[in-house]
Amino acid sequence: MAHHDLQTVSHECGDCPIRHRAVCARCESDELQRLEQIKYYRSYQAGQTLIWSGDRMDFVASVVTGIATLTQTMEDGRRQMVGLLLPSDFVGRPGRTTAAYDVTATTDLVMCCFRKKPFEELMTSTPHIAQRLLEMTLDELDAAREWMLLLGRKTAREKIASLLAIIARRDAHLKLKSAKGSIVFDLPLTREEMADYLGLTLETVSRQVSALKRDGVIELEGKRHIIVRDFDLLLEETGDDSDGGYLV
Amino acid sequence: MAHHDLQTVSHECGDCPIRHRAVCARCESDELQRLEQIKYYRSYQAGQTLIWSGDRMDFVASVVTGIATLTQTMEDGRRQMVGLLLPSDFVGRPGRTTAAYDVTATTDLVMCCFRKKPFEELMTSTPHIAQRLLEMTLDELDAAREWMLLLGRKTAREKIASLLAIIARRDAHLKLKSAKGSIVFDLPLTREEMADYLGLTLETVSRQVSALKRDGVIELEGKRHIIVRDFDLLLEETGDDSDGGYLV
DNA sequence: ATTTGGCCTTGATGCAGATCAAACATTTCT
DNA sequence: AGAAATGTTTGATCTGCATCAAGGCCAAAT
Repeated sequence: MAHHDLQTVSHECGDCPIRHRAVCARCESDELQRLEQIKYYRSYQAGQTLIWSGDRMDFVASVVTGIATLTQTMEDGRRQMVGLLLPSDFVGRPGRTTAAYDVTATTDLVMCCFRKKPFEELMTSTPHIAQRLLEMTLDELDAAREWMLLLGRKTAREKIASLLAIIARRDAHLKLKSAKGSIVFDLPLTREEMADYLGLTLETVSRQVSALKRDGVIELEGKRHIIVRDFDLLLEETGDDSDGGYLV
Repeated sequence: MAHHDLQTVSHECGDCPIRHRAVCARCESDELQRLEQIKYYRSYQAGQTLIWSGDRMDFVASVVTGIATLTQTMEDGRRQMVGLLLPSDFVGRPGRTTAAYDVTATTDLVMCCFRKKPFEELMTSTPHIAQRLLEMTLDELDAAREWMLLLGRKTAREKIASLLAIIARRDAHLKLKSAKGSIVFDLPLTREEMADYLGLTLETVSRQVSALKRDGVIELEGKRHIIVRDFDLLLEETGDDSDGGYLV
């Protein structure tokens, strides 16, 4: 199943789809040139695990296209997903040699990689990279803390609604639509992956998705295609503050 | 109950107890001088909430002494603690105007504050501050993700054991002892605060603490004073990998 | 010295979600 | 076309933790 052939692709930073959101977002053209010299692309197939927790990590990378996950696994097999990586998200930690989590491709995936050593050197000399990385890390920390509330205090139904709302919002963002009224999107995760993200079992996920469908909050077409007629209705099910409080 | 009198203290950075761990850790003496010019101290009483979620935040700060917590609250009152702030930890987010969480002092607390505007300016001009902040934020992100595993997948007993192990370890670190063999420490949190941190009810916390005591994993003296005769025994109860895998 | 209030423990009961089990749907392989 | 693999749904039952309720401990207030 796990083919180990990695395609290598080549691109210009200029027409890179994540140019304005990734670690390189703030770079001036000279900084970008130096990054361009050390970057290389890698492709992975859906289902492939790119990095195992504990592995030596000699590169850092940005997700260009596709979706990856960060998961932690306990000795007895209990699993918790601790991050969902979308295009422009950053993988790896400058200053650390060992991976702390498994990184798995849930869809076909293209990554823009940098060998760690040169990247770290670049980071100390070009402040715009470090600046952007700090910003992105702070955002991730906020997201992780929001997820802590979900894991610790939300009901199964609220958890599902929250996940759907997040995916819907990101999808709308990618399509440059606003997350209002009627939204249609595909779930990039299996029921089991959803369960691992939400701290539930796959059976409970399945039941709660069915319940939301039965109650008219969502519609299903096949297993993965979701139709949300009224986004506000979905938001009411998340348990979050209704006053649309969006920070940023 | 909530007295609103804030004492203002004055110190030299040179003999500051968190000099080598806080955001200023990497600063050269000239950078430190500039920080010293804009800093001011504030004291808070145990139980006081320093910042309410949604408040305008016009300063950032380091915890100098004492312990504070970050908590999120849902409309119906469900609460989840999303961070425990110990001496040297940083509060606030450069580049954001509004607080995302309630910040509460659980013990008497002294903070070293910087008005946000000057601090942000200092950050762009002195790379060592931004560097250190990135490092600290990455550490916090790791901690948050470890907590996600705890919240999503651990049993009540494992949660309690994990919390005790973390507090024991930090306490040993502060006292410059190694976290091995026999350890003695005081819980800085009430049962309710522990519950808010662990995603449990206070009754379950109480029961599981009693159970660990009954099973000889810990001993209690009063409600808050904990004696761990065999730290490894406690670690076995946390559900974590036994191979003492410590990153960093 | 008694009362008050904060904090903690313990018991009885209930329920949300886990676990166990079976069958169905869809895609891929032969 | 049939078989096998993968992902999903649904049902029956179990259980860990929540909830509800009562009482204990101790320091501070009266």
